[in-house]
Amino acid sequence: MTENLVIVESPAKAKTIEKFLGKDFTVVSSFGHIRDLSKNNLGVEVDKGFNPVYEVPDDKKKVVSELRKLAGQAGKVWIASDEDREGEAIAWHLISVLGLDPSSTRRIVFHEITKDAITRAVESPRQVDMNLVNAQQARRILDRLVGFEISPVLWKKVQPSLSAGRVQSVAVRLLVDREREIISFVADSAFRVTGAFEGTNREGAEVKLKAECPKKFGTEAEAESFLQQCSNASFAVENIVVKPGTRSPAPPFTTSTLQQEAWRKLGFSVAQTMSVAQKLYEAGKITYMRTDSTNLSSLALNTAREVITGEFGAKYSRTRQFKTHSRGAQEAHEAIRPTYFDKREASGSNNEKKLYELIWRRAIASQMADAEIEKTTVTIGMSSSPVNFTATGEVILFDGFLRVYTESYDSNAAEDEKTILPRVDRGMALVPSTITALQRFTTPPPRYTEASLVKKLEELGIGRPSTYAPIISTIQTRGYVAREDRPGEKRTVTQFTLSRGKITRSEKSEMAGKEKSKLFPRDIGMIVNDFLMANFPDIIDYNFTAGVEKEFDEIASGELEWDNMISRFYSPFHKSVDESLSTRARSTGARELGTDPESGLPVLVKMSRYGPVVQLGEASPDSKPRFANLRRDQLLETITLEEALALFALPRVIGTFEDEDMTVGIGKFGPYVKHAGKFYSLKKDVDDPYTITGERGMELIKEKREGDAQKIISEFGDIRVLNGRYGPYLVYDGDNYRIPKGTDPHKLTREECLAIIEKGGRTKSARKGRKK
DNA sequence: CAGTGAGCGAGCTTCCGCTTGACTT
Repeated sequence: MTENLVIVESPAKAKTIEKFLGKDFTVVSSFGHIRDLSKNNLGVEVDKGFNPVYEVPDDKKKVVSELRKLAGQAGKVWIASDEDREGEAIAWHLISVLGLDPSSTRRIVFHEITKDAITRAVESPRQVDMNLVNAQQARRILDRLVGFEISPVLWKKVQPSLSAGRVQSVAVRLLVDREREIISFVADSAFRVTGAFEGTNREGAEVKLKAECPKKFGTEAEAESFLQQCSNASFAVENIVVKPGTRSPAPPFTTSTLQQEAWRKLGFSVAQTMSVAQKLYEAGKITYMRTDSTNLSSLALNTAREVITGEFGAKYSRTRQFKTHSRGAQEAHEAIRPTYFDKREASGSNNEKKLYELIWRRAIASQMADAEIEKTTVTIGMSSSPVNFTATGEVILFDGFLRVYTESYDSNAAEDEKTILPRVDRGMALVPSTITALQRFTTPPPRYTEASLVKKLEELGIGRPSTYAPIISTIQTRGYVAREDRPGEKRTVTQFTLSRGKITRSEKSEMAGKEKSKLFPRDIGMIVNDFLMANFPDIIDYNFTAGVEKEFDEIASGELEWDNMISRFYSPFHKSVDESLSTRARSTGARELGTDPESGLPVLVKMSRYGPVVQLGEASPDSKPRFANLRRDQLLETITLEEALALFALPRVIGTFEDEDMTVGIGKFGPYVKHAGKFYSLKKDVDDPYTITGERGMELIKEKREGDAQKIISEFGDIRVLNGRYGPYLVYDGDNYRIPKGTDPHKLTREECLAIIEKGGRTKSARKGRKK
């Protein structure tokens, strides 16, 4: 039918390209890889020179048969998969699966999606680069060998269904290592001295400025004695330094930086960012969202310049091309940018609008002029001590790209106020209105967020733009890590205040260690990590990927044979697999904490089949040990004997009500009171299961009963009219139904209810709940 | 929806990277 068949990876790309190529070309998509190692076994014939056994997966059969049909009808076939290792392999698999002639099939690559670039690509076809394909095969085979040989060891030695891999195991290690740094961290404190000063400048104006003492004071005594010195001192401006400077915009987004900024600025999870970006891409609003390149096409540079000049003036425009710096970058695509810079807003959902605007701002800012700033540092000397105070201020002389975009950071560095200092003169006398010395604790290294973990992985060259979100999801579904909040702990800080010649000491409390949406390693993650550290230290070395990537590059350039590389890797690796199977005992993370002073029984914590437990006593023919689950915020590694024993305090009976016991415990869904076979949840942040009284238990039961009574509006046998969170609704046969607007639910009859049910209109939650 | 925690052994689990729907959960 068609004269020319062009195959690309993405269907959205196919649509765009077809527009440029005209009638004689049909452009279709392979939807990524079409073939992979067979799924139900190793997929690599180790004893036959590591021969890969490829299969077309079930969900790709349709695409393949469609492509085969089209290729058979076409005069010429052009393969325009991406210009990287994976893209080259896709081209090779296509040739082999579709039964194409390698010498007449044309391999082309598009450097940007413009008519010019596409025409140029069509004019210079080449053949598939087998060295590059072999580099991909080596990558694929290595990942399969690592994943499919180590995971079964974990099933035998730790727990079923666990997994290990070149990427995920290092991701977990990063979190475990960081957690241990936090565990062993001992907070130190020092006093930070700040002063509020007043004076009159040469122009006779009253000025106020805040300054900080660069010297920190380790103890209360030192801090207090310094304030004493201050109270007897005179202060004067000793020096004023004005330094001009510039700030440059960040490069346009890659997948990783988009995920980071969407988290920091919009609070999107990594997966959410990708799914919103996918929508924008499919709608043609942004370029491809899985990329490691900061490159912009010449077309993009030109249109960005036009938009900036038009909107802000030529002074604000500065065309830049950014070098991609991330390790292992393959740069098959452009940076993430708006397809059309002159589209200021995107239609669609709120999240799509927000993400689009972020992408627009970042890309536009990257093509804007530097900001010019002036940083002023005022040094204030004191007569009674060589110690100084300094005040810093910043003035933006020309906003440049800042007009559009400011990058966010994870650390608290942003707390430093960027203030404008008042006019002061050298030698000018200053009087402190107050000087305070506030105790400040050092903080442990921060826990990772999803986005900061992606950033770290990218720095190590581990994982690819298309896999960042899946990795984050895998390590959570395996239970290795969990995204959680922690309330933190109160601690007391001391403060000295010097005011009107008098020093007062006061204490205030602050929250330490509060966490929001951070990744916490769980016990099973730590146990698996330790097992891998002991048995496969090379694989989870932070530089393992960088090392093998170097070899893949050598294969790609023809300097190294792929099977030699794999063979050299495999022999010692497989030996470690065998050794770990034969010599290692099961890993349970068991720790003996001591003996229970009350019963004299040994106390042990370990990973059980259903999660981490504390065990009191040992199993023997005539005695069964007692068990209690650890709380979510406890770790096998850090729990103390006292904390472990306290877990046995539940479940406990707190009294009787209507001749039945009220029992308090902590279940899957949190703390509860159990009474007459029914469960009543304790109020979060109000009730404590360890101290709750019988009286409060009765209150909770009565409250719930009252709520339930209000919940039921009317009942007609198997049909019930209920009051829900979103208003009244009908329940029948396990399904929920909306009540039409304007209907008084209290006046509904059975017949009217049946009519509503027959009309359908089940709610989403009903369908959801039905499966369970 | 608020439990379980032994041991045996059936049969299952698992990797990374490329790309979207399918499926209603």
